[in-house]
Amino acid sequence: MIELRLFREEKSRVIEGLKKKNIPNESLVLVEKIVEKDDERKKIQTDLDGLLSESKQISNSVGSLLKAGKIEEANDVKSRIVDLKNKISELQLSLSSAIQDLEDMVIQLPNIPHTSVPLGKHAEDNEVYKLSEDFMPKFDAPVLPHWELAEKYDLISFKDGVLLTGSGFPVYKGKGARLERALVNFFIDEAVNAGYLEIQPPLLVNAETARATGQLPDKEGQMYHCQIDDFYLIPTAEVPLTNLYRDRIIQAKDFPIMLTGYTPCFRREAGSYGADVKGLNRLHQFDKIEIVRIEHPDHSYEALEKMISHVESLLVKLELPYRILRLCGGDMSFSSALTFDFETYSAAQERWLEVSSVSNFETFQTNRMKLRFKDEDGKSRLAHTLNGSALALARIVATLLENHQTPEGIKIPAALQPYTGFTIIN
RNA sequence: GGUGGGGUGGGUGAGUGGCUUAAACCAACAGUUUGCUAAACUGUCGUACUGGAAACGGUACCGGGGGUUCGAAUCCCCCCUCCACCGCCA
Repeated sequence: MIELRLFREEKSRVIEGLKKKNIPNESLVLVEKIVEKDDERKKIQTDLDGLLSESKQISNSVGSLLKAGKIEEANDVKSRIVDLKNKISELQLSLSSAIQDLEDMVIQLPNIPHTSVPLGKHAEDNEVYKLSEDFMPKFDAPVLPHWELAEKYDLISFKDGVLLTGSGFPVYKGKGARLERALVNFFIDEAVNAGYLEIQPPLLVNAETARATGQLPDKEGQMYHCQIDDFYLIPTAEVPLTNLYRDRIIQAKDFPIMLTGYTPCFRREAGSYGADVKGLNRLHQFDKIEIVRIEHPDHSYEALEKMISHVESLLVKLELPYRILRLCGGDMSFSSALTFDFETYSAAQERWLEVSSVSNFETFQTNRMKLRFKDEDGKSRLAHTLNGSALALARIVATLLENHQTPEGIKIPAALQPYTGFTIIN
């Protein structure tokens, strides 16, 4: 949620930012409405506090009267207080409805993009921030897509997944399973070596947790829901990791907070179809190593740079071609202020696949989850949150198989060999 | 799942309807004293909303949510959670 104070203090920046995110014009009028509603809320609050103060005093006087034995006077006062009580409960109702109205409006607005975010509406408008073709493969013979390689070497069975659950739930077998496990361990080790604290969180979270990081209410339909217990399967480790600090006030010296976690991620992906969901391209369950940082507002963009270098180093060690995109206003997620997407080139599919997304949310998440810190003056301020995938497994497996295929088999990059225990899949 | 006992500012912990404006102690911070450390003394010491230029005020919050009452940390109901025992179990 955008901080309420920004609607007053930096209204033009808010409006410009929202325009950059291409929100519909009818939503822009919300900015004015929010300020008006907030004025209304303040007025009610003040009036209510006055009445409460009055009623408190009167109640205390009843106590004194009774003590003094003046029963009739006490009863008299009691009867006079009824009117006041009615007014109070009336105001309490309008206060809570004003607060609700206000939140309903603010929650509809996306985060304000960083000044460096390019204008644009679609994926085509994203800026190519960096292109690395050092490991772009050259093939003489025709190349196989990963789903055919997976079958050829008996690494992954999509059919068995359908048998057990349904489409989008692949079964990894033999060296395929080992490769998956090797990548998980490799990515965790790399993150831990970079200073991140390894966390193993629950895979099911309650509704409050899902709300704090913004999955609810916007993405309700994208999560699997266990209705009996009202738990949600996590769509990313970001949800439990960031929520570890929900509703906390930390000390400035505790920055930076750096967390990493490996979890399976569960996504319903309602509405996806075609080439997008072929093979490992888009799954209902996939493994991902997430990195999360909680930062001082003055240093969050430096932190973003560090996260980008970290993800980049992983792709280099895996000897994959990649590019980094700076997402345009229209393609960014709802809650992000600045996002860089990482894509690796799929040699057989001849297209780029997104394998990581690194974002700074500034105070958008911390405002909702009340994650604050004490600044130098002892005041509490909202911290900044950032997160990124480092990395998402399934598509990495897809491009590893495709890009490193040779007539002899699939070569394992040197950095990964200590983890797989083999150097080639044949 | 069953029964019983708990949940109070950073920590310990008092508080069974109105001298509570949540005591006291510890920790922390600032100052005084001091060659340094320590000690002693003094002060500060929660969060949020809100009035005010400021000084300084008001309100809410004792696990969460409802209720009773003029008045609730305190009484009643529901839920969460921790502990102990029982049952079940990798």
